[in-house]
Amino acid sequence: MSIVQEPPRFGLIDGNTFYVSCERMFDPRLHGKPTVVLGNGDGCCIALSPEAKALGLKIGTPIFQVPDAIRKQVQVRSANFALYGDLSARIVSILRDLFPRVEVYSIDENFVDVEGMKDPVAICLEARERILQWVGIPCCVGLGATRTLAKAGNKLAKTQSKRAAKAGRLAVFHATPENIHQLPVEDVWGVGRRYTERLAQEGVQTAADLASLPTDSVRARYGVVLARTQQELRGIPCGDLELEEPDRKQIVVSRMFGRDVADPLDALVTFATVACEKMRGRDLAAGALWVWLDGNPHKGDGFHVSRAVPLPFPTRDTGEVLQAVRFLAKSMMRPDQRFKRGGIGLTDLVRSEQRHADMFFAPDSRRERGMDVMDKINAKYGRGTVGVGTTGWRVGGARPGEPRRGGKDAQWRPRLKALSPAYTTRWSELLRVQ
DNA sequence: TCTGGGGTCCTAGGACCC
DNA sequence: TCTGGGGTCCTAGGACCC
Repeated sequence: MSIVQEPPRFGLIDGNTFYVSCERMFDPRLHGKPTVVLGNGDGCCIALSPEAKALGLKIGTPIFQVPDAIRKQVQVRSANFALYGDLSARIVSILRDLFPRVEVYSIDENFVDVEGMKDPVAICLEARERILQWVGIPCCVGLGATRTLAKAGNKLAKTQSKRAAKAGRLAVFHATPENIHQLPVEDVWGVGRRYTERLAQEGVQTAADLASLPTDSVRARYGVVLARTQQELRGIPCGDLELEEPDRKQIVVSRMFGRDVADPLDALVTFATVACEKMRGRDLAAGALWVWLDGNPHKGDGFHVSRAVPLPFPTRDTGEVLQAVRFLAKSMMRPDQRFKRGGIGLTDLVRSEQRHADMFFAPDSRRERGMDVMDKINAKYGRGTVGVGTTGWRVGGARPGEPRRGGKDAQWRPRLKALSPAYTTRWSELLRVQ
């Protein structure tokens, strides 16, 4: 086995239980208390504080399945992605000041370039300190010669930081091919539940076990993706930082409905409107779209229907998309059926300016300018201020005290009972200091 | 009562062409 | 009549990520 020993080239800095930390940032009463953030419609737990984990709660558990005795001990919040996204952007700007290159990997994780730095650990600790002081989010740092090792280091920093906090040590870990025997293989980036099961049958338990398998057999049995992961565990880089976010290939908006509905048209139209806004925000146009609807498997009705349609010319016009969505949805609905979930996808996305008009098809420039005006108004006064002949708007559901627009057609809307205010993104909800 | 949402990449197999 | 290799494109399904 070839092992390459290198100084760290990459760092991975991520926020500890990020959504919970964001909620705590604005509501210090939550500190030290078991805290849970719930996903859409207050359904499943999507983030847990360590205290909540200690009570036995798991990511993905529906909150209603949690026994009352435990639920009473837990502070519950509805996910507030506007708030989390805003704090995330502040963290990124701190990192850009300290590192020559930053890859925004997810809302709570950033890779940084530490190649050639004299003391990468010190710089990473400085970053951690600034983020804690200026944004209020605690972070852990992993270092490694490859991105996979940096991820591994981050995991190990997390598991060690509990003990380290007591011992006064700090939440940084430099992972090398020699010290990753401490990391269970399921915690390796790129190894999910399926691979973990199959690897266990081969006696592979740790990251080091995976690294020591013959590469050819990993390649043959698991494919190129895991073979690359294995190379990276040995310190051989298979990828660099991605500094530019690549253009999306598709944009999907889907939701579980608040209850089973017979007529999901209003929901699908709303999803499509949101998808179009997102698409225009990225200067893209859709060459095709699809729509799907699911029954309720928990009621023994687990069907799935979907239909797709290409568009004659890539469009960024909400009206045109809605027309297609209505047509497809109506062709899929049956009088006796109830739907639990639905979604729409805009696909075959191209950059708006790369569309080429031909003799028969060209964008309607007047309508397209109208779309841009609409987006500007909605950005300024809130989503749904103006729209293309539809009803209710906030996809996540009404905030407490806010009227539920859309009337009886809006039964699909999930309710949010415990949404924290949009402290940083709405003037009316700014935190007040007495 | 109530069960997350949004992405990417790879592979295998079928259809089709030369 | 019988039988070929190689290329492309598309789709569905499987695996992963946060």
